[in-house]
Amino acid sequence: MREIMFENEKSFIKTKIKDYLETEAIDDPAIEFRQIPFSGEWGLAVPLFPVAASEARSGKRVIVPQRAQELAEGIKTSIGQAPPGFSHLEAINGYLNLYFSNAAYARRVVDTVIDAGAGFGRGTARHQTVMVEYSQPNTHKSFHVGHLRNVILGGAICRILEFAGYEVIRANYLGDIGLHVVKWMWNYLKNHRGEVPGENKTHWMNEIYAEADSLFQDSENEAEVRELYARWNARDPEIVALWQETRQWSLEGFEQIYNLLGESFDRIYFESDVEDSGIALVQQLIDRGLAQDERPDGPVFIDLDAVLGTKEEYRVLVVLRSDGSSLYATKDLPLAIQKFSEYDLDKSVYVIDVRQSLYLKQIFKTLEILGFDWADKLYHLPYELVNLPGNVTMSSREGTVVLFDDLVAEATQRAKDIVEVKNPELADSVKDKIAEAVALGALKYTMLSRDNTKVVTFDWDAALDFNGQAAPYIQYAHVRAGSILRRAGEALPEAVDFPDQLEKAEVDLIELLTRLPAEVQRASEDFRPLVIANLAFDLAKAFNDFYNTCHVLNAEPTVRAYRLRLVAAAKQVIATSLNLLGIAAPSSM
RNA sequence: GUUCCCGUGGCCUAAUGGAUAAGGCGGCGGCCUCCGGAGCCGUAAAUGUGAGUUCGAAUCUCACCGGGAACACCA
Repeated sequence: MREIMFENEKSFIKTKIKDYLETEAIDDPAIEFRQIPFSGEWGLAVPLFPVAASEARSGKRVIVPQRAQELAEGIKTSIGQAPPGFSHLEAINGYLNLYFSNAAYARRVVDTVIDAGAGFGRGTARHQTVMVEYSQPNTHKSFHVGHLRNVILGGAICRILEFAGYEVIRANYLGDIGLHVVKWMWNYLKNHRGEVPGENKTHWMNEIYAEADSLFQDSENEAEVRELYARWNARDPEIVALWQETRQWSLEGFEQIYNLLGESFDRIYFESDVEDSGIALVQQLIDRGLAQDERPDGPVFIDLDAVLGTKEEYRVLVVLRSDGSSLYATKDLPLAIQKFSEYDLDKSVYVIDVRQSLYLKQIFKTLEILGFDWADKLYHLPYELVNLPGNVTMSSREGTVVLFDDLVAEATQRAKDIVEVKNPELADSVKDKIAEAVALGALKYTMLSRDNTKVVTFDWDAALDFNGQAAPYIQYAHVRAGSILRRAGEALPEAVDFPDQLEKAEVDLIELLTRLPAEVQRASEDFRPLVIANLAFDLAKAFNDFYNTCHVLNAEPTVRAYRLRLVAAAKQVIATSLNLLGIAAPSSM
């Protein structure tokens, strides 16, 4: 917003600075605007270090920091009186600081936010389409905390991209075929025939899978599973029908989870849909001499390093097993092609954990070699794993996974207990809704408030801690703001002037409101929801500070009026930033 | 062996190459005649090591140390 709102002032200042520097025989100086770090007043900072440094480089004997300060002072003197819209100037530490007139700035910010409402911070339409593929669960299996990071990250990325001005297509790619599915069906036929899932479908599906997995250790059982696999491969109608029915249960289970998380998809792809086209594509690769076929003694593979003349960089990509059955690579190649044939994409993002970086690099490179001109639009967004304390990887085989529904149930129960204490008079259904908003918000914030490249160590206590830098803290600030507005018992006052003398807490809060538009852009460019997570917390903290030091309802009428507007603006920006993270902003809790 | 990621107070996490490295948790000490205490205030405590680039480095480069990951038929 600062960029949008102060272009005139900036260009005016720039001209003034250039005029002065010309008298110092400096042409075409590098002038940039930064933020003034110390809170209390708003303004623009112009560092003179780059100018002084370029003088030094051109041979002039100057000590850069001293010279920067000298230039800052010189400019200050030459400008003289503060230009319109500014209150005063300052030359310090090699910076020229230009402070805005507080009253005008504050009013401009608050009015802008209130007028724009939920649209405040939205970027202008870019007319570019981005597909984001995320979640990618396997049917017939569990949904655990590791999957959760992917969904939450992918969902937040989509919201941020949309808000930043992109057209977003949410894609999901489900692993609905393979050994794990056959194992599941084998166990079902042998030990659970006729059973149907209960309330929690994913949980039930996983129980049968986990049992199958442990029974599979027995070689006799393994032989039976292989036998069933053969029937599947021969498309035995009975098995195909069972597959369709049981897959549907999984899909319904995932739908339950996505509904709870507030996620939905525009396009769902299945592995089973791209397997045949993938095998056909492999044949083309062989025919073109790109892939080497060693069947039946070896697999079909592409020696990328040999093709590209690189060394130990792209390695070897196996595209078909020696028995002719498909692999991930068999299917990811046609899937990418299908995506671009269905949509006119400017970018295709894969939200997949960091361990698959080389694999995706190989896939993207292979598509480039095949001559698809959109290959440079493929982008892998890697994220680190969720581990258990002691850097233990979650493994369903070793029973160390934290299941999604167990986690949500525990978090919701704890939130409910607190609501019971805080708001015993609320209706039970309302309490449940609040508990869910708080619990899911806390889990989401934990995942989003660290960089994608950092390992998350899952710890029950930390995940369920509702204090400190966590979603409930932010939601609470939102509740407090809403509470003030509600108790004001009147419509929000029309735009009013702000005083020149503002409390520090007011200044800091207003300052943070202005950051949303730029932070949305930064978060979208870098695919980093963390930026928004931090802003949301900073806003909540600033609001709480304001709340404690500046009374609204019992202030004198003119103060009350502008503060009510400030509260409304703050509430709006907090809600928007929470929404971008997929976190609910309740009105009471 | 090749490549990638991560090393910031006791623990967790921030910081477009810019001013005094910012928060949270946990310690310790305070705050409910006042808009909701899931809150607020105070307090001690940190950039793995060594070079380099730069006016300026937590940030960029290189080496080393420590942790994690990937590297032909798992997904």
